[in-house]
Amino acid sequence: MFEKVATQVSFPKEEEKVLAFWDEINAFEKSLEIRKGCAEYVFYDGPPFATGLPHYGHLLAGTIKDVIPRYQTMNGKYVDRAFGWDCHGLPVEYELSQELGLNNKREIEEYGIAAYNEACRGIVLRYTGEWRQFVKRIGRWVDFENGYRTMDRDYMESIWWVFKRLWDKGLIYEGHKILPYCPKDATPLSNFEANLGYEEVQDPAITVAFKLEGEQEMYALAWTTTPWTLPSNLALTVHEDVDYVYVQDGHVTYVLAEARLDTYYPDGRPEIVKAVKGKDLLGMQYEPLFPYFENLRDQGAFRIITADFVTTGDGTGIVHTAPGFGEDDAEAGRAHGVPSVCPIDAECRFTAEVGDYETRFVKDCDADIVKRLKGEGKLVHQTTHHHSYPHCWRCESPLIYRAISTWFVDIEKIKDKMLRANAQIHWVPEHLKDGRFGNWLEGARDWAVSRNRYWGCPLPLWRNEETGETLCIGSIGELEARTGGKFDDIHKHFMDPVIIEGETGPLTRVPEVLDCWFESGAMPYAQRHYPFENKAWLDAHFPADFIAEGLDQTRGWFYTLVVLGAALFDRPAFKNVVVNGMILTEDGRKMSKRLKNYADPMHVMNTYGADALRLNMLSSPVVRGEDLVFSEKGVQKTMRSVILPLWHAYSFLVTYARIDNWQPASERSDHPLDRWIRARLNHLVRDIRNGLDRCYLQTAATRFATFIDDMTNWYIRRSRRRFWKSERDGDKRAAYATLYHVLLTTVKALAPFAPFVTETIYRNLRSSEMPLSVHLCDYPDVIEADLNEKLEQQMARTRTAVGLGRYLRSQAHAKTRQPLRQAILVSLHDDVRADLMALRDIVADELNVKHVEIRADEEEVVTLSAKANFRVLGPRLGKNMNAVAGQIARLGFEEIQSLREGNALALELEGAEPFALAADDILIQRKEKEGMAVANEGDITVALDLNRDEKLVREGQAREIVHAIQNIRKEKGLDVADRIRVTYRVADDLAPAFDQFRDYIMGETLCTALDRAGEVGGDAIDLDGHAATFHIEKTRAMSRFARAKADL
RNA sequence: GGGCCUAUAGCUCAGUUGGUUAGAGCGCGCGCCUGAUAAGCGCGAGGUCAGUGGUUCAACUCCACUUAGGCCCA
Repeated sequence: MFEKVATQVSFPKEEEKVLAFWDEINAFEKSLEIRKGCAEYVFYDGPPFATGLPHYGHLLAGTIKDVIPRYQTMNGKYVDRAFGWDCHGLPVEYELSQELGLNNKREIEEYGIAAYNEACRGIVLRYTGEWRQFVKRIGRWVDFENGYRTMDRDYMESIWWVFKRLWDKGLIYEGHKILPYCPKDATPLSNFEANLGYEEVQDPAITVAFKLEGEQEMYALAWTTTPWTLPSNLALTVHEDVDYVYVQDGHVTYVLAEARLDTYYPDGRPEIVKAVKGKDLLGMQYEPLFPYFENLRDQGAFRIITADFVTTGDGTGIVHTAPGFGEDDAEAGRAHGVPSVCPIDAECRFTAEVGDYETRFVKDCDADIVKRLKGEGKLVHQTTHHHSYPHCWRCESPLIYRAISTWFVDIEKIKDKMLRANAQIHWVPEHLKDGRFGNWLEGARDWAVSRNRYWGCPLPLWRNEETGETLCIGSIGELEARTGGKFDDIHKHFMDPVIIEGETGPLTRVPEVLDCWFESGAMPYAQRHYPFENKAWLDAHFPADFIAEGLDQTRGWFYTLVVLGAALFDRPAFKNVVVNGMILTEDGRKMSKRLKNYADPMHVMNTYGADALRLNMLSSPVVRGEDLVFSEKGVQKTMRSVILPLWHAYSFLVTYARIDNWQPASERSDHPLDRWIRARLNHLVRDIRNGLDRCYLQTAATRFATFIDDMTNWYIRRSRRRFWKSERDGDKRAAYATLYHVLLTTVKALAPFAPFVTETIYRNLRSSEMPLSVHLCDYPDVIEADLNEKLEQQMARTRTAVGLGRYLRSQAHAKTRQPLRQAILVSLHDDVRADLMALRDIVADELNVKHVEIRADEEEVVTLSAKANFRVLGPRLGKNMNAVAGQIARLGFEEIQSLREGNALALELEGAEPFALAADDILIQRKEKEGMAVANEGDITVALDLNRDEKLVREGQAREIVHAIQNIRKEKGLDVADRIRVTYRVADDLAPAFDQFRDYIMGETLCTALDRAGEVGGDAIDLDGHAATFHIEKTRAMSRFARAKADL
């Protein structure tokens, strides 16, 4: 306890020591141990991919995931924190494919799925070491040993169980999804992959005339950039509310959106025969452009349908719709009962269904199709369209959007449950609940959960392709029972060869694997192998009390947790969620690993410390979903404005405690400063607790800066002399006890936010009976008896008065060192005067005045004027408000006084009854009277008596002398307890100051001999216009303890 | 193209149910203070509250539209 605190501190170095200490005592494990059996606070950790290195986003989320559990632990809860790894999915496959030089699915299958999957397994965890290092360095406590991995057999078995539950509830179905597809690689790509390869291209853009049924020479015009999809056209789509017109063009009539007329008829509008809304066109039939699917007319094809995606930005406002080749097309088609065709093979060549072009690659048919339409007179316009179009990120072929067989979770059936679940979730920031997330839920479509990939959890479906018999397996045990086999691993390469004997014959596995979001969404159950183990465990651990991830998880993890929670248990999967925003670079751009446009997080932590980085992020709006423009300077600022001042306060206490050999003792103190800082402290604790209980981190973190400022720059500064006093009186003990208590409580309250520096300080302050680590302590409770808003207000008013006095001194160029006779504090309000009276000694000392007078007669120093109290008068006066405000502004002193004494004042109003004005209807404003040394702020006015007599002047000089000697001491590097001998040379005019204040000077500077001499070496110093030369030498070295003894 | 968020001093951010001098910190300039401090205190300069329109006696605040940025989706 109270080991010497080095004057120079390196926070990163201290943090390394703390990390070693935590390892040494197993601090994290201990923090869990001491809460064993307590109520649990349930936390779920969202699993990251370990195929990349962690960046600021991870550090930010990790910090949030650390603060709340640390707080709840100190608050007496047991908070299990298991880390998770997302092991499956495309990111892993890409990385591996690149390393192995495998360019498409064919090459992967040639390489061998077993070898491929095992290689994926081999690289999944390659960066876990780096991850652990980062997580550790930022100070996050989390259990890596008992973490979960989505590729583990137990985890995957739980996923099967989840899938089977959905299957049994009838929530799984097979359907088609329009996906980007690479014709060369013969593989569907994810939307993410499609986004990798957008390029500018030129495509033919043609406008085609569709002949309307039962009309003479009347055509609907539709526009497309993919002529090869026209043989698959099954509908035309318009927007309900868009205006469409029939125009006469020669002998034919065309239908198109009115907004597109100018584009199609730039030289003048044709005659408009008829104008209608889109909804009036609904249901009209047209003749198929090609004969291939004419038979589908009976099934609802070749009609005009409506959908919201239709715009008039380009084309004709009537959209050619081929439900097999476009997401919007498929959706609109489904909604209106239009069938779907996809007459192309795996390499995107037309099948026999489109006989004229059979076996030809679809894109190569564009020209022929255009030519044919032209020949048939169905082509009315042809141009080239420049646009950005996705290409395969490997082979650069233009992608083709086409229907792919896919397994879905039927969201429509459980949407009500999902919305009910969301209603029970507390979102930070709040707006996400009904905004982004709520809207997403409302409009959620069925969830495509299968992927045509390899490294993932296989769909547990076996099927007889002939009969359609399909079996869903819900556990490994079930699979083993049905096959007689034994399965230690259920990855795709082990499952594909498994044949199950079904009722209608052998069943073979459906080849797809699950979307890795399905796996992470199943985390609440799968992390503990539920329900195969830990059946009772889930009751106590679902839903989570708290989760935290980035805004990008709205459609990711947050969503899948809610879907599965609602589907399985009709409950939300989490109660509180903190959503963090994105971290941007200093110039407001996205951080990019490739561009290296940001400082390495390790470098930042090793320069300013992890505490500074944590607090910097936590005190930003980024912890409630807004962006953070990150700068290294910001971290430095946090270090300097919070951590460093805290350190200095601590260092101050330890320095003097050592000198005085003070031992911790709890002592109630009645000293106003002590009571004040305790009031501030408990106010702080109350605010922080309120914030953390609701997961509001930002307000919580910023409160510390204000408090620490109060502590160092007012409490300690004002109390300094109480620590210096040589006597060991009660006041000194009270000051020590208070500062000790305040610091100890502060570090406990701050510990979840800045776990390192608080630990360092705590360890040097703790007595042997206290817990070993600050993180093993209880979180401070609010001591109601210490709360004192009245005293806080008194101090606030006192500080205002001091501020005004300092301002007056600076105006008059009267240094604070120069004592003045008196300060006059004026306020009309009794309670303000009482507050100032209570702490007048502080004002006297801060302003260095001999006397403080408090008066009520403010009209002597300020001019009063009145201003309308708009808040009160506005609702009553309405339109007459401005007229009354003008009259109030012109009120004179007498009228204001009369109002203040309770008399009403009748104001004449034009065209209305006179208005009776009362005291509460006005606000008093004050202005300093001209020519007086007076300053006003609100209802406090301060005047300073600047006249000085000779005694005051001498005293001021004496203080200058002390100041000069102290500076020399400091320059010479003397210890605060060293005794000195001083020889000085001055002119006669300054000599009386030395003589009259000899004891004062010697006492202040620990000077044992003070002698005037004729000659003194060294440079002369300017003392407020007087020259003086000092020679100072140390008399003898004294240890601090020796000094303490000597003082006794 | 759609949804959500953001826009306030040079920078980072506050700003209560709408109420009339829009605040703080940092930075800058001047002055002061300092025997814990890498500090601190006082003052000053610095704002068309992104723009336009509307509601209202009164709009940074409420509504509509526009612009710019971000995230997600298409």
